[in-house]
Amino acid sequence: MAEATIRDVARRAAVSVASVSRALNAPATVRAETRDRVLQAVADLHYVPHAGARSLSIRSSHAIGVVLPDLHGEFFSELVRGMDRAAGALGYQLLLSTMHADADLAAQALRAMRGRVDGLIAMAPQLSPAQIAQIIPPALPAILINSADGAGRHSLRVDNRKGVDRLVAHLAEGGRRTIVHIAGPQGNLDAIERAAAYHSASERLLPGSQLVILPGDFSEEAGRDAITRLVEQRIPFDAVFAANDMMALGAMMALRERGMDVPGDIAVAGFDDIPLARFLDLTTISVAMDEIGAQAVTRLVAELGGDERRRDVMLIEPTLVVRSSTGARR
Amino acid sequence: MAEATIRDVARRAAVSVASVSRALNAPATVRAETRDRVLQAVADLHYVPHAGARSLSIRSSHAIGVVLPDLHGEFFSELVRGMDRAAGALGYQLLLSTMHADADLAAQALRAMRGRVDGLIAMAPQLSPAQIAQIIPPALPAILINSADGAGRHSLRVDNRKGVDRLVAHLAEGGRRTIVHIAGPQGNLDAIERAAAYHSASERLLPGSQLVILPGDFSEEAGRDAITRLVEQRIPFDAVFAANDMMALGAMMALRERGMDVPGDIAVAGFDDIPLARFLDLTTISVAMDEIGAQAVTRLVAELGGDERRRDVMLIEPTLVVRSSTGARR
DNA sequence: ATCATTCTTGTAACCGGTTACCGAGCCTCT
DNA sequence: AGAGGCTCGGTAACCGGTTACAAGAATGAT
Repeated sequence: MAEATIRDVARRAAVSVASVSRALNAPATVRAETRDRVLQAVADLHYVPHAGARSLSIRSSHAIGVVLPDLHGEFFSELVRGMDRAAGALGYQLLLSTMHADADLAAQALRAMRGRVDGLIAMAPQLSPAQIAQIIPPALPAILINSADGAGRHSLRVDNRKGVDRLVAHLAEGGRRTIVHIAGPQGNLDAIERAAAYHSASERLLPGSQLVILPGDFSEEAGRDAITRLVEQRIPFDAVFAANDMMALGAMMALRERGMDVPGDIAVAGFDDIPLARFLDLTTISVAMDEIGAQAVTRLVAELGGDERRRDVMLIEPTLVVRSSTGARR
Repeated sequence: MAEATIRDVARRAAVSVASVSRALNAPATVRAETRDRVLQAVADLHYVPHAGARSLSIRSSHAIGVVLPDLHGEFFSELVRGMDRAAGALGYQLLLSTMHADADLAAQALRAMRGRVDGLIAMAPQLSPAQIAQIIPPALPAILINSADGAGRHSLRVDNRKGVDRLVAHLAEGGRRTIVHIAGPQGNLDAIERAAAYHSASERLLPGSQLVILPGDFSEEAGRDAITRLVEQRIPFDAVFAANDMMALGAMMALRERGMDVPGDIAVAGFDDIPLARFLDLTTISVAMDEIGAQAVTRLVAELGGDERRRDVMLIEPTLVVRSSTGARR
């Protein structure tokens, strides 16, 4: 037995399909008695409108495409949770697709969304503005998260600079003089911004101190490697700022394994405030991912609702979370 | 300028819409020259087929609805990652919706999926079989994850019993004699199964030992509270098995704060193997969530593809991960 | 009672695809 | 030359809704 359609309902209620449609979508426009007959038929047949057909007809799906990179744990779930919360409240659905590194596959995933979604939320910290502009259909309303801007799109970004400024200030106040930075993967926008912010904040707040930037890839292993390299090259330092928490934790463990005290000898700080950071007492910069997700949806829906498209970048301020890994030096 | 439709393409290529459709979906059925003309027009107009219209026509959306509870971090993301991987490989899309506790809202979310998805993957450890049967349209192919079975649905479940058996055996081998259990929320299927498995494994492997089950709700706080209660009531024990890792960690910290040594005095173990567990060296039971997600999608697609519906329950075996929190006793 | 106005409803076109069916053109065989 | 078989491509119905338009019914005004 196939699902009931609007025509089945119309037949059973002995009215036209138009009346059924009206009874359901604009109850005020039909006579009470007609409405009741329709609703009764709907109940009898367990009729549920076919969302696909409806959106074809009204040219709007009330769905939002979400394209995310291969994010890790908490990050991903918080972001999606925030989106889901906002989407649910606004009556929108989320069509999710994670974007694999390959730009072709990404384009493919996007094509599959044509005609299914009213707008797009994309996070692509590894794509250039040009690539983004090329992949996202120009006619499709979209909001970018933490992506290179340009592409004339509205976007939401973490204010990396502000976060790093606060962190460096905190380290400097704690008496640290030589902060080394473990960077994130090349080409990653956040990584680039954090490194740049480290650079300028250090110069400003610790004039004359040596700047050291070590390569990394956001993995715990990279954090350990960075420490190995620093020690082998006998580079002096009293603080480590890693571009994300996992590397900071790797660095922290490597330091302790080598007998150095954190924070006694070396202060360590990361970025992201993953749940682990709290447990391992790592000072870090916290970003409310769920807020970002919710904001993205809210803004996109506003844009869909007719708000003329705003092509500005909205910066989300992160907060500094001080824990014992940047405590008193010895 | 609106997006190009198939009729625009047909006009430009000077063929009928039927030929355009054929050229794109069954290239072998049109003459090479026609096909080339069509493809050229497609390229010229940047035509992308309207997925919504297509699925209405072929009565299949190649999309899967995913309904999940408010899961935490790693859990959620791993599950979704696995689904996404499998879905991508099979050419399906995921329509995601998290289900809030309220059953009415859940039903609402499901109605919104009618006509948008070919099948459903639902995880609802807090709903009864009856509720599930009531909410999910009987005609819709569905796979349940960690849900009470019955409802005659195909389902995937973590083999809680096997995991707990292995853990209790490990604790017994380590010389522990009195294991207390901190349970999960009432009504939660996993929590119930784990408690039951704890019960039977303890009786079998540690005959005569006292069984103690403390209430909990999967939160770190609940783990701490349980320890407080045990100490206040002067209940003797030498091992704690919590129904999930967060509670185990809470218990572990509470124990240490009270000056008890883990594992010297008390062994502590959890369930789930969240990333924190590795860092805090917690023995636990690991479940490959991504595998479950991928399996769920794969099976659902098989069912959609005509495999007659199998209404059995597939148990996923978890593995015991031994770390130092259950090391040698003193 | 008549006419204008407002309500209510049905008919049919449309959203953007797919596909059953049919006819035209071409080849081959008798 | 005519019949039969293939291949190719167009026409039009259909998927399940929405809605412009028009017509009929009901209401109010005069």
